[in-house]
Amino acid sequence: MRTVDPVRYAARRRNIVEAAGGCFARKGFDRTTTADICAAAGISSGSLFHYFPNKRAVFLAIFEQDGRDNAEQLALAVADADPWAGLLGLVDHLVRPLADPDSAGLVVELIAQAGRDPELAELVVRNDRELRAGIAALLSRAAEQGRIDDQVDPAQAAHWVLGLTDALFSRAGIDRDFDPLAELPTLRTILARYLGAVERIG
Amino acid sequence: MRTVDPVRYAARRRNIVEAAGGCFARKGFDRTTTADICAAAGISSGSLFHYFPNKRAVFLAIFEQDGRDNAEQLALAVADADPWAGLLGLVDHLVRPLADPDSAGLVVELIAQAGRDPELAELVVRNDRELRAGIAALLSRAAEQGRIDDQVDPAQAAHWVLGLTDALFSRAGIDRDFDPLAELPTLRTILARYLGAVERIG
DNA sequence: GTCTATAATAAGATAGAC
DNA sequence: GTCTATCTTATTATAGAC
Repeated sequence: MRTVDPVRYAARRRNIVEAAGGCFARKGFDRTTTADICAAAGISSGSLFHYFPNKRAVFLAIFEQDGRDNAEQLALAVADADPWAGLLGLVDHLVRPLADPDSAGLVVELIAQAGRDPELAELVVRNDRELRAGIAALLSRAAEQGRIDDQVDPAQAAHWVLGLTDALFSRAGIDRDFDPLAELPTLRTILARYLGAVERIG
Repeated sequence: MRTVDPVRYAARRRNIVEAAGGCFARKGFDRTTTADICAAAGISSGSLFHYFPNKRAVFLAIFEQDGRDNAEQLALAVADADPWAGLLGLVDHLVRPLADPDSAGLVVELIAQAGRDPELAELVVRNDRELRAGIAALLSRAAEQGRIDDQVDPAQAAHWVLGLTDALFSRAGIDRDFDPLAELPTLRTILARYLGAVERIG
């Protein structure tokens, strides 16, 4: 007779992951103690280590969920009949976390940690590579349809599409007066002018 | 009779700061131990704390030097008779650290730490604000001379000039196969197209 | 001014009761 | 499955000899 309710188990886990996300965003991975996470999640140390083998696993769990979300949104964008609309929709999705003021800090922390943790780096690079492949495919289709300048290399431009979204996270992380979502129209303008998107010209 | 040679003292300090920079870039601030710094600089714990009051002061010292370099290069750029050339020269200077593979990691670490350390944040924000003010002035002059689109808001565009350089650091931090300096010409192209720089059109 | 030795503290993870 | 209590280890910073 099993007493484990998998739904309850998953909910408890998610609760821990969310509480930990806030801690990591505010204090960083290394300065967040397991005691901080326990306090935020309203559980004891013993319980935390019942759900996760160590602190790092809690951090990883945040971005595993994120990777699944991204893959889903990427598939939607690539399936869009209009590749340019698909691209803009994807960009919107990628910058959405910026609505939460903690998120810029969490992304900066992710990149910082990924620089020293090969497993985390693998997670980040895989996600990045998938996004770039999808974006490059969208750009190729847009070029075929004459919607953007066909002189632009899709693979290289995909780097810059993500680079521009990175810039929003970075600027938001540096300057608390910078409103990243208010800059989204400008991001679209830069993208359109860089890629020679047809909307601008005619 | 003073036995302290200020030149020797400054050299020893700089040696520690440089050794520490490498450690911080590779392991991050929190995972770098004072013992790591001592080993890298070839000194003992007692000596380290003779030159710096604590670990954080070593980290700060790196970026104080950096801030002075930036201010100097900014003055040069603003003094340039050709504002567009001044801007491009400044951008070149800002991305120069990317020639050293450690530097992307160090910048990411700086931004991550600045999110939790008000004094460090103040240093970063002040430097950022000065750069943006200088860049906005260059853009205004370029617009007056008809070198760029005068519909672009200089203060806002200054954010994006720095955002594009941020993007190079961020991409280099995420993907070790990404060669940031090879992307510098593309950065200039994006900038020129975004700002409607005249070179492109005629 | 540089060293060795160590004090003081904090943190991750575990044991074992309930 | 959750808790309290605690073990173990690591780290910053200082004391004091040379």
